Amino acid sequence: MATLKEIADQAKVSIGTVDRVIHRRGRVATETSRRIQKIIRDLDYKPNILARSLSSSKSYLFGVLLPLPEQDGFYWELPLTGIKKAQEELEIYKVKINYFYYDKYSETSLKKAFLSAIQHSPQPDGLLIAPVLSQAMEKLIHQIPEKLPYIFLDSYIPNSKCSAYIGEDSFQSGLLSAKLMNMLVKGSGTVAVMDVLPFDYHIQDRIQGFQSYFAQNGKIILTMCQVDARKPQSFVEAAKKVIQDHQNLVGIFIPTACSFYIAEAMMSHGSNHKVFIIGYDLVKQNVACLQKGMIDFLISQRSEMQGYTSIYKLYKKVVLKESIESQVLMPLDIITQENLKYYQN
Amino acid sequence: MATLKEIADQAKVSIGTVDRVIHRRGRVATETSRRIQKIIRDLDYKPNILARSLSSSKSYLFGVLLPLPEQDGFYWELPLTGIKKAQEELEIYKVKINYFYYDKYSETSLKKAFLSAIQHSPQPDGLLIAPVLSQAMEKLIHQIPEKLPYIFLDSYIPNSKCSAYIGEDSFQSGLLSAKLMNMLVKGSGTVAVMDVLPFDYHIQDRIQGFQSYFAQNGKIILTMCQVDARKPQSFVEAAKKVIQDHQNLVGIFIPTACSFYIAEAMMSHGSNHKVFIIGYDLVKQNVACLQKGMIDFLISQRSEMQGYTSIYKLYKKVVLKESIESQVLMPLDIITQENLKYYQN
DNA sequence: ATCCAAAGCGTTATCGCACACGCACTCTGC
DNA sequence: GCAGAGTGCGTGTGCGATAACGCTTTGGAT
Repeated sequence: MATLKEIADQAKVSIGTVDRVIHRRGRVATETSRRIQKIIRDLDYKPNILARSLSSSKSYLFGVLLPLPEQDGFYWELPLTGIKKAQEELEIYKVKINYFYYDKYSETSLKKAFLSAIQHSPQPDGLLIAPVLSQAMEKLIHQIPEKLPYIFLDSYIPNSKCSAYIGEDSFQSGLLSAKLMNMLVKGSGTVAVMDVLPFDYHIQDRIQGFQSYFAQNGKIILTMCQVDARKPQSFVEAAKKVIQDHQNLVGIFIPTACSFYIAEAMMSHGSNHKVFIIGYDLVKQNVACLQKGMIDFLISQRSEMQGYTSIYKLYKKVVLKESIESQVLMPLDIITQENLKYYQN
Repeated sequence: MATLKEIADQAKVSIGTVDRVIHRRGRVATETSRRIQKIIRDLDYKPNILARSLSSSKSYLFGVLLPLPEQDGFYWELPLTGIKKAQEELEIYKVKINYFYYDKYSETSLKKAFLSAIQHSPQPDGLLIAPVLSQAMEKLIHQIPEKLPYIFLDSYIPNSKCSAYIGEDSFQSGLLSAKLMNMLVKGSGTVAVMDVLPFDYHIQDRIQGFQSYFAQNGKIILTMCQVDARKPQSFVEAAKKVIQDHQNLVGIFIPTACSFYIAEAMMSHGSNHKVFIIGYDLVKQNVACLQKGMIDFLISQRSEMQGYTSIYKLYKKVVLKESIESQVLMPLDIITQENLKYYQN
């Protein structure tokens, strides 16, 4: 590992000069600069991060814009846990994080949180955004200063200038769910698909993935139901209705973390034969339902790791100034009673 | 974050004295020592790792004892990848790694590698061992010096003084496979279980897990076959035989990374109806079979992450001198065509 | 001829920690 | 009473990088 001093010695200049070349702080003759740059390349110099952050007085600030943690059945606690873990680890590198939460059912709330985030003083050096209210977010996104990098978590806005998207491939996760459902119900019968309102691109992609699997394969009949994530009662009613309307109901697919509402409704108003349920995300209530056999499969998108990874990517881009992949797709974990415990915490 | 200097100031001593207290290097009056220790606790002092490893000239050496990477269908390349990734990240902390590979079918080879590892000069500060040849390893393990911590990877030796085991819950993974198999074959027919030789506790646990599931549930008939991991031909013969002997063969369970041998044999000498195959681990050939639909499920034990985690745990114990959990069980990932790509690399 | 700004470069304090060294003082044994 | 060992403590240097600061040397304006 070459050090600044070695480079300086070899180029017969002082450390200060080498440092100025590296940081493009000017005040170095073009010729000298070129000579030093060559040596840097030749020796494959990599700055020592330890020494750098020990020495540097610079600290970094990231803004995190998330829905209220308790929304979506406390789903947002999961990425938040990952974010906080990364924050702890990066504390010694002088990375700080400000949190801004919004009500995902209120455009006003989003707007307010968004503005607080970008107008915060001191200015943040990077943003992490979960653009759940995608349409509302779309209108705001251009207000982000040119030089302020931002990363999308969980879902994203097409055609934005984000530095990266960390999340799942929603369509594919729907497809995966469909395959599992097909296995569970042994290839025939009616399967209900819960279209969870309010509208969300993310959810729609999952549903489309699910549908597209059955478009090719088979004898399964799909029926769509609408439920409202804000009204637990709507899940109960939907469950009741779909059982009444379809005697040969064999499965239900719920493409959000609200799966447990349906599972619980099925317990109390359930049909007399087994109806398989596939849901999403390892929120507490879903986990409980899975353990009791009320849910058969949960698809998990490594929510914690999404948060953790996002912060690390920001760190990599902003602090280390390295380039990052424009997209990181998390594995789609298939969770059952048998492997659940290894995914918790 | 308190620093040495702050503690020194508050205790009205010099940094050197505080340092001697922290490192128990003596030459400090009991009274002074107590006073300083109290302040350390009060201020919740945590040494700055950056400064520490920048300053310290001490370097650390870990020994890694693994089967030859190409064995078990190149399985051992997977944890090795994770180990090397951790190695890169820890290089700045002056962590070095020596590798010792052994032929998992030769006790002599293991012995030789083992001795090279523990007698290496300079002495290693920690060992990472994959004790695949468990019985042979059991005889050697007591030769590890009292003060040399070691961690088991992949499998372990019961009643040893290892600092930790990083791997999977083998029994549970068998159970999980059985559940999936049961789903695939729709609850009836004959399922073949490949007992892969030579003997290995790990594999036996998976088989027992698999069997125990069907002991309670159902109409599935299990039949055992023996194959020899060293002889690909034995897989072909076993496949042929099991098809002949069982007209209603519906599934095959192979509890090792050699799954692809069976899958390939089934392609060429296969039955005329679908036989579902569940195998283990994301080695190249298995991945290829999964993609082609020749294998239906692969169970993956996060092999890369096992390697990565192991080295980090050693680092945590040896370098940071923190305590570590005695057991880290990796998630049992269920891999299908639909989610495969998110698990690769 | 004088002055001054800017260019080009070197020097140095600092970050927090580790550790060798050295000074002053106490205790022990002969 | 004095050498030598041991105790209790402070000082100083180095790890590698950062960045403020200051010192020369130019060249152009006055």
